[in-house]
Amino acid sequence: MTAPRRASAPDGGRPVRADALRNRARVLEAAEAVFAEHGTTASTEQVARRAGLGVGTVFRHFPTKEALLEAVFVARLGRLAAEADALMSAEDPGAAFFGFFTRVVDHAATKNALSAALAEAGVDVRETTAGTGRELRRALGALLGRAQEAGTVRADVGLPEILTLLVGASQAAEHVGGDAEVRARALAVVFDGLRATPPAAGGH
Amino acid sequence: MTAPRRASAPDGGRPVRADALRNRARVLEAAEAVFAEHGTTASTEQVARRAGLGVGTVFRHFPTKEALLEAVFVARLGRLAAEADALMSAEDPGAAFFGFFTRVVDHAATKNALSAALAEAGVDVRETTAGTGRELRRALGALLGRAQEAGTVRADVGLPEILTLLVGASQAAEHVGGDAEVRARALAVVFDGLRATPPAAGGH
Amino acid sequence: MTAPRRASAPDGGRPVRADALRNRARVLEAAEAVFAEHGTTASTEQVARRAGLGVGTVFRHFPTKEALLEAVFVARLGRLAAEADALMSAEDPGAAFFGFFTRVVDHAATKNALSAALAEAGVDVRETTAGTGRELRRALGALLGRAQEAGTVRADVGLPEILTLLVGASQAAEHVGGDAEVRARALAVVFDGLRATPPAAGGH
Amino acid sequence: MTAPRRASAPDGGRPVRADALRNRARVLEAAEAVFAEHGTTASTEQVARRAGLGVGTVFRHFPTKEALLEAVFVARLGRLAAEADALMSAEDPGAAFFGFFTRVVDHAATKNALSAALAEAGVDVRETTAGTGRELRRALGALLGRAQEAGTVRADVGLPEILTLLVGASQAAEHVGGDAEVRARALAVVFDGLRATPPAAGGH
DNA sequence: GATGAATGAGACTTCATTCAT
DNA sequence: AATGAATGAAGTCTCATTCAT
Repeated sequence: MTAPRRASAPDGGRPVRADALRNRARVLEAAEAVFAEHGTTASTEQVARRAGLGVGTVFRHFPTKEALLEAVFVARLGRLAAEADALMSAEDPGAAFFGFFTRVVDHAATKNALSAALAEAGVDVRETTAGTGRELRRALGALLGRAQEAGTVRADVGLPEILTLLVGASQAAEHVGGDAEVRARALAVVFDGLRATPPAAGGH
Repeated sequence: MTAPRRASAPDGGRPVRADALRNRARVLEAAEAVFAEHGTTASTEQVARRAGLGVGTVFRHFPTKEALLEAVFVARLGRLAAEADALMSAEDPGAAFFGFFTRVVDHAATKNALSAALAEAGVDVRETTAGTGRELRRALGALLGRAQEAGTVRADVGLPEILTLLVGASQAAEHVGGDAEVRARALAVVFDGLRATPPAAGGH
Repeated sequence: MTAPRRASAPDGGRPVRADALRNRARVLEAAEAVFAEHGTTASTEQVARRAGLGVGTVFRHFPTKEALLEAVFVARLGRLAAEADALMSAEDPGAAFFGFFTRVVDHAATKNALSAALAEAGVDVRETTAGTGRELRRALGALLGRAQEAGTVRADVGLPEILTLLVGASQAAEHVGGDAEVRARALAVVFDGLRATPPAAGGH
Repeated sequence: MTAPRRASAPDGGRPVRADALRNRARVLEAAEAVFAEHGTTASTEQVARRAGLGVGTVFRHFPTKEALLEAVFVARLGRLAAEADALMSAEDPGAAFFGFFTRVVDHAATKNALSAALAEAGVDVRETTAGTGRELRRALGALLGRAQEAGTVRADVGLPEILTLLVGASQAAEHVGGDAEVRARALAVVFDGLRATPPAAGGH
């Protein structure tokens, strides 16, 4: 998604130099890595160094540090939305939903500032982020809907609650880090809370 | 708690000037407020201004910005531990446990950076924080134990999971902010997951 | 004037592409406009954009920003010299002289940085500017000479003083801007000072 | 005039450290010198170096480069106003007026960016400069008035024209620089234009 | 002990200039 | 020839920390 911005109309001509595109991607990748490792206060120079480029190049592609951060967020959100979309064709809706949830959280555990991105998705601070955030919410909503229809997830929770839980779980994973098993068990608790209680098995 | 460090034992001779103590407290208070409002990147000057003191004074009491942040965290953790302790004498152990959990999260929604403090408590990054972190874990553990004994909280979760959930819930509250009702419902999901399922009532 | 530098003599073989010439002119025009609007600190990119060309092209024609500025100055000076030349054939020498003076000043009030160009002309800082500066001085000198011969301008002022007055008037116009009437009255004072006092008409 | 800003009310207490005041003055002085020599685009670092202080100090006293420039302007304007005031008690009003004019221009010739300051005074761009600009205009107006009453300066010119002429003359002096004699003669022309023509000596 | 001025490293950003396409 | 992406020096400004008063 988010077609890499083309300097001029796709028809007009000049199809945006290939190396420029490559560098933009390199910057984004480096930024993700650096911000993940050192937090979002890491300097733009650090990002440039990691990308093997000059600072000027970074600023050419992202005119502001904020813009760079935003781009990192948007990229992540986009990837998540894509993953969610992919899972829509899975057999078991419940497994798909919980699997997505788990993947996100596990990912967050690798300290990737993912949670920050997610948090933004929930709040939609920036105009630019808005689109991708909406995208993710739509995809996640679909996943949730299917899992609820299938009777795996309780029907009385909405997308907002799910997003909140996802953000919380991700941030906990990112900040507490440490023990994968603890993380798994904590997540299991949340999942138990989300599961639809069987119709009380109507007694005989 | 958090015994105000005394510059020198009362025997030494220097009786620790009262105003110095008062200033230390003022700085701490100001720091909490400022960091809550503007994040931990707020400048030390800002803290000093809020405290009505000079920067020099702030640095006399906390030789480093990091030290100041740590002190803020420690203070928070101490207060939480105290609250937990107070709840130990409550009638209903389950209500006490869930009540504490709720209070913490609600607080986090308001007072920025609480979650960071909590996260540190879970991980025990700093030597200094360790003590107070332990304190909080002990108190929370006791609360949990009572609630489990009373059959309100499922027996198969341990303190680490609870801490993880608490951190996650707090950070979600802090970052998603916004809607209090959504927050409440998300928390309810977590609580449902934590509750001990009644012994299946009934099978014949 | 300002013979568009030809990359190589027409004999050499390379016939100097017409579009290159056109581009050079476009750059110059854009530079004048941009520097007039935003001062000489405007970026070369801005000039390129205004010219509808790439920065590279700008630098191909003017290897340095300084060279570009110089070219702009030279162009202005050249135009002024041409105007002065044209006025040589005017009927009334005095009106021609004062008219030229007025035109220059009025122009300066609008078109920023003219005064800078004039100042340079007076001082002949750059080698390159020298030629055109000389040109202007010659033309202005001729105008002055005629006006003095005609008895309109006092005989005891030389070209240097006139240039100084012209520069001053232009810069004042450019920097004080504002009120056209004030400008006119101030200029009138200068003109009064320049006028030859009638031979005291007098008594014998 | 312009009492050196006191950090707190003059009564309150702490009378503003003496060295701070000294440093502020040093910065101002250095700024004047540096901007005069290298133009207003000279870097703040250069100013700091000249003042023998750290950049931080410069920025502490003048939070912005613009503020620094403004302060330099204001200082100059203030000095000029003071000079004009001093000349009010001179015997010969005409000599006082023309003397002031000459002094200003001669001063400007030492490339001091004075003309820029003057130009601002005429236009009153900034709020802060406004006060001092007004001051200067008042003082100059008084000088002019006296010279007109004394019959030395023609009655039909107003303060605005005088200011314009002063700015122009200063800028010409600053930019054309060079020959002091030329400058003097050019100024003489302006003065001739300003002088009241004797009542035409009605002689019959 | 308290104060706040001084310091200078470092952050973000711009821009003249070079160079691969 | 033209283009515009890349470069990095340099500029403005902030801020943790030190130190004279």
